[in-house]
Amino acid sequence: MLDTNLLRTTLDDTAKKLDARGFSLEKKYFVKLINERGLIRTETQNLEETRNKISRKIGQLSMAGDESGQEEAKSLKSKMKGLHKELSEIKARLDIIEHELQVFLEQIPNLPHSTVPTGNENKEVRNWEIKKIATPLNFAIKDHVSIGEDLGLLDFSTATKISGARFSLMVDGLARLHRALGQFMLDTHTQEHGYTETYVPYLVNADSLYGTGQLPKFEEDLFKIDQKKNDSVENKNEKGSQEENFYLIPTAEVPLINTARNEIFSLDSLPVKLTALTPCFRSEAGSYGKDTRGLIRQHQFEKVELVQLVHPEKSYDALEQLIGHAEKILQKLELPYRVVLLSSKDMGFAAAKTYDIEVWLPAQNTYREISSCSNCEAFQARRMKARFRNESGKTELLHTLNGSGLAVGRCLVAILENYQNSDGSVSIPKVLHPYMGGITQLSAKK
RNA sequence: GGAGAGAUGGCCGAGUGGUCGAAGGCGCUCCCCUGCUAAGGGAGUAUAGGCCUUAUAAGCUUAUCGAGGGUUCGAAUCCCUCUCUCUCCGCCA
Repeated sequence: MLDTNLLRTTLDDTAKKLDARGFSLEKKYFVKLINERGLIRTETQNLEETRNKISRKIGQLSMAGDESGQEEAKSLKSKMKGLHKELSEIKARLDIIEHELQVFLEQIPNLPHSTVPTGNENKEVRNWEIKKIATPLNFAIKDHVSIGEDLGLLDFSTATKISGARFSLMVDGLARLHRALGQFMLDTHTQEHGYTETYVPYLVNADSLYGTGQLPKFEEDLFKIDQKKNDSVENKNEKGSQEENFYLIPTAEVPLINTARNEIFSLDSLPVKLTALTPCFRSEAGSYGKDTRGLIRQHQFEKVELVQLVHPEKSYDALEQLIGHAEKILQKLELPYRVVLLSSKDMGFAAAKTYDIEVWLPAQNTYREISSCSNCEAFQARRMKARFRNESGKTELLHTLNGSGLAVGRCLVAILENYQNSDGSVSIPKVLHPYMGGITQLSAKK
């Protein structure tokens, strides 16, 4: 959510920035709402003030207990009737307008940072291709699906039987490699990059998703669990049956960032750096036909998430560090990648600036996204009232950052394809050997 | 799932219809006193808004005592619904 003060004072400029994101701001509507709210709010508060004063007077009079006082109290009470009517009417109007303003504000995306390229041309900022250049694959390259299936370690048809499309089943060495990857990433981030390992809920409430910006705009991307309470009673008590909704997390960013919701951090507790390895669930509505083959786009996948809650002045330094932490994983795995600065049209809703890391997939002869690291500035913090006490003791909104470090499933794809051998086997990257219990190569399952 | 008890400021805890945003204590901050292994005294110490102001401070003011609704001239206090926490029983990884 954007700062209403900023919107008000720099409306044209803000609208222009939003334009770069492909979002057109209804300026007139906003001005109308904000002015109307101001007037009605002042009026409401004046009425409330009058009400409170009269009430206090009545209290004093009835405490005093003398007769003329009682008379006066009576007349004051009758006077209150009209005031009440007026107040309830104006409060109803205020509720409506505040709701309209809220709805208006919560669908506006974040403003792009000044360094973000305008338009839809992403910009490569660096690449790391040592292995790609040093050891080219001089044989018929297979994609990860063929590699996995030929080895008997990857089984989509059984996964389809169990669940449906966009699910996968891995067995034996591949399942272990998958587990090893997650452990390796977590260990690296906790031991070398200073993140605190966190175990989080995979089901979250609507407030949390609102805080990070998935709701209300992107509900169709989420898996929702409707839980009817008192279902068995079957409307015996109508008031008692109430819905409680959970959503499956689309990323650990949601629970991790929401640890800060409605909190005020002390200055010396910053930065907060959290990491978690979790499954992520995405409905992938509207992505029919895209990436239908393989592990690239699944309803369920594992991801190690990195989150930082930082002082606003340090958030862009933190972003550079964060992307470095994610890159480190690929470097250790010796997987070729490049870093791309997303353009204004390509960024996510809550982000002010985003770097994607794209890993080299030889079978597709292209780079594919494996990590996305964003600085959301105060956009999420404002939605969820995540604050800290600044140098002068005042509360101020935090800046929030998140990034994948990395998507485990896609990383597995990259290893299968980049580490494949001409005989169909797959070598295990050296850093993972300690996690593989002596296995250094994936071969056909007996 | 059954039975009961609760939810108040950073923490503990008082407050059952009026001047209560809220006693007292702890903690914390600042000041003073004292000057050795400590203690004492004073002041301050929720959040988000609005008005005023060039702006800050001050001042005035609105909302918030788990959440929402209701009763009332007036609600932390009474009523209803929900959420959460705790205790006991049952069940369970």
